[in-house]
Amino acid sequence: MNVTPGSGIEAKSWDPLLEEHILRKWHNSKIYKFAVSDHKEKFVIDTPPPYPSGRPWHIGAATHYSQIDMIARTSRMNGYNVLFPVGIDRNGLPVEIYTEKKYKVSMRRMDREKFLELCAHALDELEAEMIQTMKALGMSAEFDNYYRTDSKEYRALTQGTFIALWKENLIYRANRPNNYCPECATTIADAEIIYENIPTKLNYLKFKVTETGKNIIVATTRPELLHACQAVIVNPSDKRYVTVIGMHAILPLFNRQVPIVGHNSAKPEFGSGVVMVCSYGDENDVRLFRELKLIEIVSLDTNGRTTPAAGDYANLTIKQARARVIEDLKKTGLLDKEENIMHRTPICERSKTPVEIISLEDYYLKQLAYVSLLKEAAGKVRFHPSMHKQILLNWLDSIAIDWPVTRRRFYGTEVPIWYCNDCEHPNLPEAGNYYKPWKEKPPFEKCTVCGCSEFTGEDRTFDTWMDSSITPLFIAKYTYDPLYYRSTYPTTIRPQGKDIVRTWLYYTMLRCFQLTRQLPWSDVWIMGYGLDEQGEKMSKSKGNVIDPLPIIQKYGADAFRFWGASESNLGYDFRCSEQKIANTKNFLSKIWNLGRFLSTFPVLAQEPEYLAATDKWIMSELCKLIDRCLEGYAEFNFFVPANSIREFTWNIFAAHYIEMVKARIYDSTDATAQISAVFTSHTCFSTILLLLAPICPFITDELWSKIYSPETIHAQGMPKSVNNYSEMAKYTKSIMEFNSTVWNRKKRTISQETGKSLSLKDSINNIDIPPDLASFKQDLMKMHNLIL
RNA sequence: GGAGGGAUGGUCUAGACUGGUUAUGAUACCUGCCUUACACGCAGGUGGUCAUGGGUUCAAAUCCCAUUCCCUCCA
Repeated sequence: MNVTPGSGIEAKSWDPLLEEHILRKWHNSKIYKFAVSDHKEKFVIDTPPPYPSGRPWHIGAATHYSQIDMIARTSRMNGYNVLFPVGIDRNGLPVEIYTEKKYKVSMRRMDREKFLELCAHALDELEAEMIQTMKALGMSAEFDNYYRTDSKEYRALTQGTFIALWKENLIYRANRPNNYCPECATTIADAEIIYENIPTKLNYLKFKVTETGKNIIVATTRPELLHACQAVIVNPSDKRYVTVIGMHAILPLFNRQVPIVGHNSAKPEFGSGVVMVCSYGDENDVRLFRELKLIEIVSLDTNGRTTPAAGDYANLTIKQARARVIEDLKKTGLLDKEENIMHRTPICERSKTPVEIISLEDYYLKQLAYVSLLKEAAGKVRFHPSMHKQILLNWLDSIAIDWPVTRRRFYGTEVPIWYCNDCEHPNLPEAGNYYKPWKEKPPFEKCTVCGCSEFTGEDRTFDTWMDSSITPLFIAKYTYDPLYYRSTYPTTIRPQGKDIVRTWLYYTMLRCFQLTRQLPWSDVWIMGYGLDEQGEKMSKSKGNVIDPLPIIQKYGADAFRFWGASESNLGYDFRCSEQKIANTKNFLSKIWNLGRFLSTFPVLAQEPEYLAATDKWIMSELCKLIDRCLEGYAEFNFFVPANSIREFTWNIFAAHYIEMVKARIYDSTDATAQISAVFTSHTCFSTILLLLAPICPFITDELWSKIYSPETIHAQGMPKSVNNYSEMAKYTKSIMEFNSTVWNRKKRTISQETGKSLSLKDSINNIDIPPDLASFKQDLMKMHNLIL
């Protein structure tokens, strides 16, 4: 057998520009195609469809998606038939706001159809950049038929699931307080509210306590809501008022009696320490009404005027009502005093009008009845890491109301209802098609209740979680392809960020459970946030957002992916620093140059009969590496293999092993010893490539194809650990210490010829090889050029 | 107000569940070196009261209690 070194790889370092070429190769050979008919066990990833809300895309998100790809690649190498879909979430409020800013338009002051077109256009642009980034990352997903949550098919499924739940009586109509801008005449989301400090008057009102006949003083900035007061609260620890808790107070002007309740949201130091609870002055009122089970009094109408409940003060604007109430309180001596204060006021982002909280009618999906069932089901789901299951359990415990699913927004899935013009009965179409009731005629002729044939279409849309909560159903072709559905649902794993456990994870469990009576996946994989270098969350307002695409283009996807894997421990937050990504390139160069060195030696088909002691030793260390990596991969914790591989490759394999066998591997005069070194080096290196393949798919495939096989590395299986030489691992410490000792001695020895430290290739004498390393003597002597 | 996570050399980080020699690795810094893969490298070195206080123990970065500070989410 001829193992004479030949010519190998020439390039002296890994060139990230090769990635583009490799991507094309993968694309053309379709190595990631999912075949539903394949007999192999299926592994279905419920990929999160990212939301294109503006640029740049978040570097933490890019890291997240690169790791989801590692899940896919790991599973393929573990022998699964992997379905790795990719979608884009395109419904909801952020794109509406983005579109209004970008095109300088107002959603409610223009044609709905035209506005929707603008939104779709904005989304197309943002989406293209997102897809480009995901492809550049090397994601092995199904880009050829990626889905969109605003497509006809997806929205038809969203509507279909709503219709199904409606038929099961899981949907009902109810009133619920909501943020409302009287100027814009619409509900607005929390995200559209800004807070400003506005000067206002704090009014001190006299309430008479029924039981004692004495007055208590209530401090309020909203005297115009007096008619909607249903309770008065004081802090239970406030000594001034402990005696009145449980008694009753009489509203001034209205002479209605309300209870006095102890509640720790009353701050003793603010105003008089006594607070009136009205429907609704602020968010705290909403909470108190719910918590104390108070009966709501509708105080304002949708025009921002007082309702008939205000009695003498009905049908006034907020300003007018406030002035009249104060005036009358002064007249009757029931106003104790007024104080000028600055008040943190929620105002509408667009009209700058103070936001009111008004009860509006919405559709609700029943969820309270499912909490205990879901808790039980959640116990069977494997969480990676297990600690994050707690976020879900805490959330399940705190669910207090059913889920309001309707929104007065435009860019979303339409609520598929037509109301009878005669009896107002809501009529729903059959599931299966995509309906737009705000602009289309209903697909039926007559009202099911009164037979009338005139209808008005519903103009609201769904909360976007109604769409995104059915991704496992959509990717499994639920109600559309029963065969495909049966072999892909329940899916295998839900990867997602820990920030949306309470929303996406929970809503998906709820909806899929309601529809299919089973949970949509067996595993949940939760990733932490990508923070900036100081450990702060990135946000556009802070200006610390890092755009991933230029970084990927500059350093390559493999460097980016390896950095992400080695930096983010499973489930924990991680910091993003360009410097660290840049440094990762050095490791890839290390790998490349090991490959360059080994590519000059032939790959042997069979394990030789004789292995030298040094070779047995590194094989035992290699097996330990395989074990550690497989443990990490079993949990999809890429932090473990990434750091283990770097540690082994750089600090053991390259630094010690390769140096020890270098003389032997070039020495053809002892073929047996040479073959042992060639075989072992290649075994180690090919194993390193395989173990690293899910994390760095580009460089490993390139080296694999140049050295080992024309068949892609991504079609190979994970290496198995067969530790025949486990007893050799005990020498590791001793070997490393001995090498270090020699290096140190050479460093400290000054050459008489040059007057400098000895070079590492210079010979040195008077160093004894420790007795326990006797079997490594030959290699150690040649490595250090020892003269005994 | 509630919940979760964290605090380890200048910076980042492993180790903590299962207590046990000299606390891991990266990076930065200093010194020397082109050595038949790699200067994107090699060798050597400086640098840590493991947040604070107390407890358990022969022994605590690790277990228990309290405190401080930071981050995130919910209300």
